[in-house]
Amino acid sequence: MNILEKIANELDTFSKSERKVAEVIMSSPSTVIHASIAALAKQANISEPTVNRFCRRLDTKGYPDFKLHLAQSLANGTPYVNRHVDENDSADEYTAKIFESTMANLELARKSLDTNTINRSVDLLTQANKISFFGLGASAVVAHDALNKFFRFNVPVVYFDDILMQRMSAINSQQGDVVVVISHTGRTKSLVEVASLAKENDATVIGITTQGTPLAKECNIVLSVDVAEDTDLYMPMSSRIAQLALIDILATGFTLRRGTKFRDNLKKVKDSLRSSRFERKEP
Amino acid sequence: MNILEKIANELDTFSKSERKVAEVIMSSPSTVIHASIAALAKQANISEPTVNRFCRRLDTKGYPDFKLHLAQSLANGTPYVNRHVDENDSADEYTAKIFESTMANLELARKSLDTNTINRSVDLLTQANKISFFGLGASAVVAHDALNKFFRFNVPVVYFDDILMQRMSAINSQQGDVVVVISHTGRTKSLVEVASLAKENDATVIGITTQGTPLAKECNIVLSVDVAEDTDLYMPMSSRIAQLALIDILATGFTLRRGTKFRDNLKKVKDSLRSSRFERKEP
DNA sequence: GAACTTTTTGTAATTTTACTACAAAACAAG
DNA sequence: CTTGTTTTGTAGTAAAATTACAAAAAGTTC
Repeated sequence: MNILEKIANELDTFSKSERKVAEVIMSSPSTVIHASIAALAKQANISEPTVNRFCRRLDTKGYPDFKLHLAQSLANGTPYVNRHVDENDSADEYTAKIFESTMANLELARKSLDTNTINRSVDLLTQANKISFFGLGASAVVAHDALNKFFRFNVPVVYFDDILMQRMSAINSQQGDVVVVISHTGRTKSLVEVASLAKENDATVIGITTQGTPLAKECNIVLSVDVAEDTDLYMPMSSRIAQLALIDILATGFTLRRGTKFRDNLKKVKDSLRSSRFERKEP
Repeated sequence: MNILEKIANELDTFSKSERKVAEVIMSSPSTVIHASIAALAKQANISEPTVNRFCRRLDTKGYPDFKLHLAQSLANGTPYVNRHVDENDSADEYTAKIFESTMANLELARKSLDTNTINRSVDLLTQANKISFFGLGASAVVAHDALNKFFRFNVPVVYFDDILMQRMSAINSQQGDVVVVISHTGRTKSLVEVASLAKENDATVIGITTQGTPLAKECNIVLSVDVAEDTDLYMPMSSRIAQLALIDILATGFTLRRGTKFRDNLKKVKDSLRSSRFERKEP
């Protein structure tokens, strides 16, 4: 656990002198990691043993050990954060920011994903007679990608990004079918209707959406992927990439569940593409 | 810079005894950060001053300072690495691995992207009379996504994932048009032909592909995104996500280049979607 | 508010740790 | 084998951290 956060948390359990130490540390932690116990004591206007006691209170072995923890906290203190692109950013800058934000959001998504739900979803998908992926707009891209993945498994799978086709398909669904409905906002009316139709017709509905939305209410299982609000550029960016990662996970779970011999299918599909490609010159 | 990498790099410039120290450190760095100089010297079967000299050679002030650096390296020293999914992985495990790999590859992609090329591409895109995105298979998804983004800019943009349409579109292209051809392998015959056709008809061809491939040779500009080879599951995974990040970057560059007033367009598009959505209850 | 207890803090001594200066060993070249 | 150079270690020194104890401050109780 990050020791700087810990100091901030336990600030009110400290005594007067200890708080002085805490303040000096928090005001410039990067200086402290290079300072001796004497230097820090002097800066905080307290005695050396007080610093030592302070360190022990934070479950470290002593001052050197404390410095080690502090150094580590500083090192991973600025991981990936959502950084908004600015009006005057250079190509260098906005490129860096977009990567940073994407990774920050993947980090977030990973934390928010519930593996039990994933497991159940994989269960359902492997047992499905037919799998459908529905999405609109940016989520259509995700559904499209899902089709690409699942199609390789040699299972009946369809994808529609057209409201009418989605409705028709939903109406024709039946027990044993799995319908995956993708929508980050979970508020797209026609998709919510599609989910509801599919459910009425006894299909199992898996929603890749945000918890607590109208769409989520219509689903049998909700795979929720948390990401930070999309930026002010009015475009879905990170949500989409997190959803794609989720598709990768479901597809991977699917292949693992189906066992080794099944994986030959994948190889076949891949090999079938060979003739459409220019050979790579092996060195 | 990561000090563990530094040690590995400079391994051959070390003397015999220094190498012993290096080996002990590399074999269990997490132990070393808690060890005294005496303990480390004993473990490596050399004297204390040798350890000290070793630290100085690595541009640290001495042993304690070295430990600090080491601690920091360890904190963010195991960043994201490509981890292959294993036969017997649990949902927890393969989920973690897929996120890790995705992030590792984004990290890689970020490093390999050349911002000058991005800048030039954005230039061309902003000046284009018409923009086309072509891809097949997994890359079709990326092209599809690009359409979604650029369509919002109110510029003539098309996307095809059908060979015939791609060919026809390429043949009909002319000077001032920009054709973006997407293929990770850069070896898909029909796509290479499409690129070549577009070029013959004086369109500017931007390739989102790997450097040195047949497709790359047909392009005016190559935006190359390095990612590790896709896993043994025979599915394109990371390459696709890196390409999507690139699309985000191009789209962002585009809006920035077009200036503030243009951004109203985006808002309009977003607002136009409102009526198709369930209202969010504001608290 | 005095007398006592408990907690907090500091002083001084001690121990541990890291570093320096110098000398011995190992190595290389002639 | 000798000379010069580099590498390594020994022993002493300096610095840093910790301990033990005592003084001071803060709380309690009557």
